[in-house]
Amino acid sequence: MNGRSASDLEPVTRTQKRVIRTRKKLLQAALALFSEKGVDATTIEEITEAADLGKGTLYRHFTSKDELMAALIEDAVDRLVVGIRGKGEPRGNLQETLERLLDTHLGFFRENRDEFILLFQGRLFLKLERDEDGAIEEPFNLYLREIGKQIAPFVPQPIDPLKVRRLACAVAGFVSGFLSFAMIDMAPGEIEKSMVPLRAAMVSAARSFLGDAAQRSPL
Amino acid sequence: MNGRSASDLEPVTRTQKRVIRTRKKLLQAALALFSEKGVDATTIEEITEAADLGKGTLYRHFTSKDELMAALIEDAVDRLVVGIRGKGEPRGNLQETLERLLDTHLGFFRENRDEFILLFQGRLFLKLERDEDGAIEEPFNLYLREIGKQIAPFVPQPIDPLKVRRLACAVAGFVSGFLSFAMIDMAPGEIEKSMVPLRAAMVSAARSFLGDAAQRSPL
Amino acid sequence: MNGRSASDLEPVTRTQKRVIRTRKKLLQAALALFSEKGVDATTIEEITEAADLGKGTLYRHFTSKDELMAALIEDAVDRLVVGIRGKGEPRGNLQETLERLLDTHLGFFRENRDEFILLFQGRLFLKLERDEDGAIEEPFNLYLREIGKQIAPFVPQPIDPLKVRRLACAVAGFVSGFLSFAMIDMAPGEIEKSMVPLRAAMVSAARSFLGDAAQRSPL
Amino acid sequence: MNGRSASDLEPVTRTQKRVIRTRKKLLQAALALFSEKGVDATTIEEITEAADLGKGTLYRHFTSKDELMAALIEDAVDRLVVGIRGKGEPRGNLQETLERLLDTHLGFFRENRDEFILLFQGRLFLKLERDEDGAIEEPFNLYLREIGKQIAPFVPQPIDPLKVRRLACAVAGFVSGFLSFAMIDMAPGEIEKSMVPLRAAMVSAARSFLGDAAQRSPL
DNA sequence: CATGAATGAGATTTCATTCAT
DNA sequence: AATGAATGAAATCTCATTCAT
Repeated sequence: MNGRSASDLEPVTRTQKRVIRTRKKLLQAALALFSEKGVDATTIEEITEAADLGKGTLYRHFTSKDELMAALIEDAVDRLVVGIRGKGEPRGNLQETLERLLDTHLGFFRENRDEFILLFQGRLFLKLERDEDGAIEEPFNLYLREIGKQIAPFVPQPIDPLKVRRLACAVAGFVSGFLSFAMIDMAPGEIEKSMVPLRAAMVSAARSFLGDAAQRSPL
Repeated sequence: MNGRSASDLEPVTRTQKRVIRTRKKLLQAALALFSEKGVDATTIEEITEAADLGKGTLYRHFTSKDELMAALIEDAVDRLVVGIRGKGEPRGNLQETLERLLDTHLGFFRENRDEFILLFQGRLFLKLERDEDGAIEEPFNLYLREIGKQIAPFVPQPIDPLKVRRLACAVAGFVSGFLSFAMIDMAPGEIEKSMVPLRAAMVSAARSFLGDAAQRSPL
Repeated sequence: MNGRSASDLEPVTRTQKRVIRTRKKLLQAALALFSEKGVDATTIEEITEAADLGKGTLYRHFTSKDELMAALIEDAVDRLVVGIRGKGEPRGNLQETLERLLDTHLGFFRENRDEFILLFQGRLFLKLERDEDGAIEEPFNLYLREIGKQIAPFVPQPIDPLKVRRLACAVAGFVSGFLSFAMIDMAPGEIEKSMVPLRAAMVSAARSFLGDAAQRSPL
Repeated sequence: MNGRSASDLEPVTRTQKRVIRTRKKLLQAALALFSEKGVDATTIEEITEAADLGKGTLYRHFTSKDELMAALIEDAVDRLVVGIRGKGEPRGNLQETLERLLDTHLGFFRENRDEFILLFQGRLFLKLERDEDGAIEEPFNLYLREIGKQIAPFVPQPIDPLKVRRLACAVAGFVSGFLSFAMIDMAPGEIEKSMVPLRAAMVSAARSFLGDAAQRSPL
């Protein structure tokens, strides 16, 4: 009846666009502040102030500060998962897969320092075993499933979900450590150079952990 | 006026002992809760409740929640520094010193998981550059000075304080990463095994960073 | 430009009709919710939601929530007054007038339960003496005047306005009591049966209160 | 061990007494304001202001405004129930029992006008059928049980709980009506006089409703 | 010294109202 | 005329801190 045809799913009126923009402003402001001073230490007012919006506006988009944080985490994890999933690259072997996994994580968090701090502050990854907070579980499970899919071709099926969890934890730990390390502003060249042996050691440990038969490949 | 006479130097009266015991109970309760749910999310009441004391009692021992946290951090850092300082061991070379540094950190934080979380949550180490919070600065500088003293014999003097800072940061990152990694309950044997190459890689990077002349030693 | 020509006196255009319909939808929704959960506990959004309209629309028809409530009360009182005024019936005597008064009230509120609750919740009638809220005063005075007119022929003039007020209050109390009583779903027959002596007692008390000379008439 | 013996149940220290006094001050202030301007229109600050206490103090005694209101209702109902239960008076017959019931209610609410308004405003009695609000249910059921006990000897057992409910509702309606009626400040003598026939009519209706066999006693 | 009732600053949250579309 | 996103004043509620006992 109207001119729109294929775009009915995204009826981007002016208002719609403003809503999206507002929501994004809130998320951005919150992310910056959360990673800067911590979730608890950040007040709603600071967020809306930073977003140049009224205090009440936040509550039109999120029911609470917690939900706002959950949205940030979900968003970060989603993008991380997309990165991990990659572009349907050739499979290679477990070693290459693990290397790609580490590189993806490092790359993602290097580009997204705030998300890195947010996830580690909320300690998504340290909470690997606990599994309490409802709002965070879902994105995290999505993440675990993706890791599982990546290594599936190279390990005997079915994989113990616990093993995936632990691998994820190890990867997270590696990234955390390495980024803290690199956060000291070492020259980029140095970073790469120091990364190579660390990554190699890490991959080797992970392969061993996963019981890779092809382990005996030359170090 | 009172009965104490010669023992004034160590006036361990009944009351004195109780004071010490009370203080310890508070510190323990606070440490456990802070590392469990975060400093901000922990209320004074929860702490005194856990310590089985009245709320007001906390304020007889610490002037504020912040001071309580500072006391915990100071205590943790003090013990860590004692560990680093060691028992007057033979000096050896930079490589050995760095290895000992890493081992000490790993050992300390493996034994003191709560302190680990507390320091990283308050992000003592991530704050390496920032240097804001007054209460935390002092113990941290103590720590940096100790690191500096350890490596002093092997690097050209005077050392750039920034370099020490960065080394500390790298060590912290390594520990953080490795502990997260080991936090997954890998068999102790596995842990040691996987640690060896990671540590080697780390030491190598650090030596390079510090400009160790003896760098060309076999990898 | 538009089709309207001769009918400007009753310009019931499409738009006009919609306006009226919209206003009615809002009033109905508000009445139901106000009587269901109380005026204060009802939000503008709930009302417009129930009316299947946008939130802003309410403000095109009423300048505020208070005005909306006042409109409801005014409307209810107007209809009640119309009922009281009756259809120019023969005057009879005070007893008959009072009986008619009670019957009219009972009938009206039996048919309009929501209005009953609204008026008693806002405690229009309990506020008989207070006389604060500006928006409500006017319809209430209209009501009092009508009561006064009804009994005027049978009491010495001028009537003390306070007496009218009190009579109104008594009538309201009677209705309130009787409706609560009848709210328990007694069979209609029972209700009528139990009403008769209560009403008689009430009328008798009221006549006495108004100093009806003809009081001694057979009960 | 200490001097207290029988009074261990009420260890009324100075502090304890203050707590009780504070709680009472809050309840009194709240009751007055709730009945004056309605529960919703009364703010926490107004209550604590009126009680001459800090805002936070209220929350040491009640977890929320709702709980405060529930406490008031419970208290009121408790006292009403005590009144109804009476002092183990001779049983008499149903008529006398009902008369006593009405008199007790009237007396109680005449003495406790604020409670009257509170209960009718929160519409405890109008909610007879609904049975929603958890916090209010319990005191209300206590009340119903007491009514049931009072009439038990005179009606065939077991009584339909619904019948008790309806009787309670009728009583409440009667009281509500009569008090509104008496609220107009009729001379006390007038009130008694006008009450007699109303009460008689009411009792008669109730007896009929309860199916009293001895109904045919002279009106 | 130990206590916990009281406090009030400041945080979160609600919602009547405005206004650009 | 209708809409609903945005607003901020005002409410509720939390909790570190004080202080009388």
